Amino acid sequence: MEDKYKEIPHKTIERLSQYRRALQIYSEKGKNHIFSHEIAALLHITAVQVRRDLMLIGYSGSLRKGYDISDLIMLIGNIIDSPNGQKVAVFGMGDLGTALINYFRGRRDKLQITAGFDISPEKGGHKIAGIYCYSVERAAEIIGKEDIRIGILTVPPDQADDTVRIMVDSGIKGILNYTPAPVEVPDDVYLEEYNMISSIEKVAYYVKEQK
Amino acid sequence: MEDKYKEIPHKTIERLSQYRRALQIYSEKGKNHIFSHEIAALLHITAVQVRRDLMLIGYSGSLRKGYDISDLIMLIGNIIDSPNGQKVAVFGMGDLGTALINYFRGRRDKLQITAGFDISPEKGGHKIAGIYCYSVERAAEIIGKEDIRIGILTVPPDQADDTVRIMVDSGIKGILNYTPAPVEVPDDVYLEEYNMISSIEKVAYYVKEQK
DNA sequence: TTTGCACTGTTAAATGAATAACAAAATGGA
DNA sequence: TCCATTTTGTTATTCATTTAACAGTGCAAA
Ligand SMILES: NC(=O)c1ccc[n+]([C@@H]2O[C@H](COP(=O)([O-])OP(=O)(O)OC[C@H]3O[C@@H](n4cnc5c(N)ncnc54)[C@H](O)[C@@H]3O)[C@@H](O)[C@H]2O)c1
Ligand SMILES: NC(=O)c1ccc[n+]([C@@H]2O[C@H](COP(=O)([O-])OP(=O)(O)OC[C@H]3O[C@@H](n4cnc5c(N)ncnc54)[C@H](O)[C@@H]3O)[C@@H](O)[C@H]2O)c1
Repeated sequence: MEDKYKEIPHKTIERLSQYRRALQIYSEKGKNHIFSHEIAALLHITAVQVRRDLMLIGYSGSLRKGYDISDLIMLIGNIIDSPNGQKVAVFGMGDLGTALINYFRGRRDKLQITAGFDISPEKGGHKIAGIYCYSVERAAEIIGKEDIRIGILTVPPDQADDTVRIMVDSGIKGILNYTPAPVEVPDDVYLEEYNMISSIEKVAYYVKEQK
Repeated sequence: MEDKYKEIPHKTIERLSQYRRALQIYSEKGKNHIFSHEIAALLHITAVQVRRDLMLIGYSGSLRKGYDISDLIMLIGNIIDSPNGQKVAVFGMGDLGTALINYFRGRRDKLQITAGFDISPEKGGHKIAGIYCYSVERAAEIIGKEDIRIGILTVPPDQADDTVRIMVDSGIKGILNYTPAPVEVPDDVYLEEYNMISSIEKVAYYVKEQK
């Protein structure tokens, strides 16, 4: 059963998350069912791709009505969520960290930002955007106590290396790095990096080429 | 010449942008040359991948010293930048929009955020984070006048559709959508979407699977 | 009832991307 | 001088992902 899910391609995992998001928005319009080509249109991919992905997770739609939206949302949840939820910590409670916390709030129930860490004394000890902000010195303590495994890195670039070390030593097993600095992690820590400059440079490149 | 570049794979374009960023950080340490395996280590990929990418853009390194960093930065610039630069507008000057502008400032010279648009009256008419903020009604006028082709979308999700329409009608040819709402664009507009929830769900999934 | 239609689910083929393999070149030391 | 070492540039191969093809199915309309 678990082994079956191991075979799900990385790209499919990414899309499943996107399907769910799109389905949630769609279901708020009062719809109960959706066809593969409708999902495809929302995400700008092909209907075949959608059906193939859903095949991989073993979900069958109704032939005439398409897919049951709430069933599908639930099934995607079974695959990508942890049954008991996972906790997330933010390192660096500046502009971006705060924006992310606000954005995140209320969107996912199995994934919760439960702690923030910052080096600045005036941020420590009280809540920012509803999240308690601790001094980084207490990282190991809090992360251990709360069993946090996932960390978001939004410190200044020159602090990235040191902060990652603290995160890893504290028990973090997955890091989402928003810093432009390349960082190092041990093999057993999953690292995902995002850089806005690369995204916009890609847009710029294809705009340029298109002319 | 231009046709040659057409063949560069999407993934390579993405990596070129990342190479440049890493190289810039690296060169600040006083280094002039770098080996493929050093670049690879920074980005957590293989040295072969790096060499293959550089082969595609026709850059040759020195056999014993590796690649000349400033030459390589320049060559990557020749490929992904526009010679005369490109201007970028931000739609939605809220928390995220402001954070992005601050982050962007001074990082790229061929790519400049030159205008912001917002619906809120108290934001219009003055500068936010150093960028002049206009009312959205003036989008077509300003974008036409300044010849802006690239737009970043950071309005609230329920405003995404309408705002994209305004952007497209104003002449925007490439959109980076930070909104969780799926949006529609004509064929001749390049659309790149980013959603932080998907990124973190991916991290969460692989953290879960790893245990 | 039967035919046509619009879907799904699945296998097969094609495309795209990453990796492996290796020849060629430069350097330093034996 | 020549050999061992190191690294590049490139072709060949493998692997991953997407797309195509198509059979099967339920429904609606004739
Ligand atoms: N990926 C993107 O698209 C993107 C966009 C904007 C910013 N960024 C990056 O995100 C990071 C944060 O950006 P920001 O605009 O929020 O900056 P910011 O200066 O507003 O916030 C940084 C925060 O980190 C705290 N901090 C500093 N050193 C620390 C340490 N050692 N440990 C813990 N906390 C520490 C500071 O007190 C501050 O609160 C920067 O690295 C920036 O380059 C990335
Ligand atoms: N992709 C991500 O990782 C990520 C992270 C955080 C937020 N977000 C999304 O980015 C968007 C902005 O987030 P935020 O935290 O900055 O929100 P925010 O409320 O701080 O900012 C929104 C801004 O848009 C302006 N606005 C509203 N309607 C507008 C319209 N029709 N035209 C122009 N401007 C308009 C508002 O006046 C406000 O200034 C939201 O959609 C949010 O969900 C995405």
